Amino acid sequence: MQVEVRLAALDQRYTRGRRALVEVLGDTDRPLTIPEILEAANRSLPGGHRLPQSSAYRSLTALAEAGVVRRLAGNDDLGRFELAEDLSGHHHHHLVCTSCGLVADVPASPRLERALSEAGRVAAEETGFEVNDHRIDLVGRCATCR
Amino acid sequence: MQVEVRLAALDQRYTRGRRALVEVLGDTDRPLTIPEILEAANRSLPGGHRLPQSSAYRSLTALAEAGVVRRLAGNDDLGRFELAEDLSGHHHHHLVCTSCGLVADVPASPRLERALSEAGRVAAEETGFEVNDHRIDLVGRCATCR
DNA sequence: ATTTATGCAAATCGTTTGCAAACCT
DNA sequence: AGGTTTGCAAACGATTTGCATAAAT
Repeated sequence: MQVEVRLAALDQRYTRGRRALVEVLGDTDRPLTIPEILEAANRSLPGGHRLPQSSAYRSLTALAEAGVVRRLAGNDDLGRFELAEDLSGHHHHHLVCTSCGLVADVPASPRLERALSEAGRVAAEETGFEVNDHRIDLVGRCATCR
Repeated sequence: MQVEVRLAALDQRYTRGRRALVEVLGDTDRPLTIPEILEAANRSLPGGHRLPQSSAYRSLTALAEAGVVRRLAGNDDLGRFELAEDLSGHHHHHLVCTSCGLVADVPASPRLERALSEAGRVAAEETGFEVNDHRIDLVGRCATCR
């Protein structure tokens, strides 16, 4: 719905492959790597239809430009993607495991958000930056790796 | 000093090339990309001696393992490095310009740090993660790009 | 003397791209 | 039909690695 509109604004179509990608990202609670996305998409795709990597990359780039998905700053060497927050409805940050590379979502706390927006204001004042987004990673070891 | 000790702990030597790298990173107030590091190192290196990329990568990897430098999560496609915070003495976060890719340091505010450590505690409790570091990027447009 | 680091060139690996065929409206 | 997306294979570019030589202890 929203997705189709956003793509249309850039003369882009909402095709079967792209639907599969958006569904996969909509069904998870953490950012996925390309291999993970491909595996999940191929599992949910009809018949023997396999989505090639190149198409996934291209489609995800298109979806990112349309503001449907977001490409994360690489914590390891694999790119990760998640649904845009205004579509998933959850403002969140990430827990990053230094041992296995896992990235998990963690809900943002109001207190943290307040402190953050103040920090943004201060930074803007002192440096001339115009801050309009932020990114927080809590880094450590996941339950499995501890 | 500290640097030599940390390297020695891993049976690593503090050579001229590595000194040049550490000096370069010690002389700047923002994380540098490999090309930037090479340019600066070569400027400060004696005679016609040029530091090859591969050596820079290898040495920076060694320095990172020794906890002397830190490799940043790639905001764009270039890796960035900075001196470890316990050597530079400044706990800071980053301003990232989405337009030109600039990454600038910004001092951490006590309020933000407090909110952050609370968030870490909550996350630990709810997910079993052991949080021992964090990473904050304020994303926007720098003064030049606005 | 030994062990570790360096230079160079070649290899890797994630990601991007050219082009012709398939798809959507 | 007319423009867009897909698949495949080839191209890219940042980072890594093998190996012989130089440097450090």
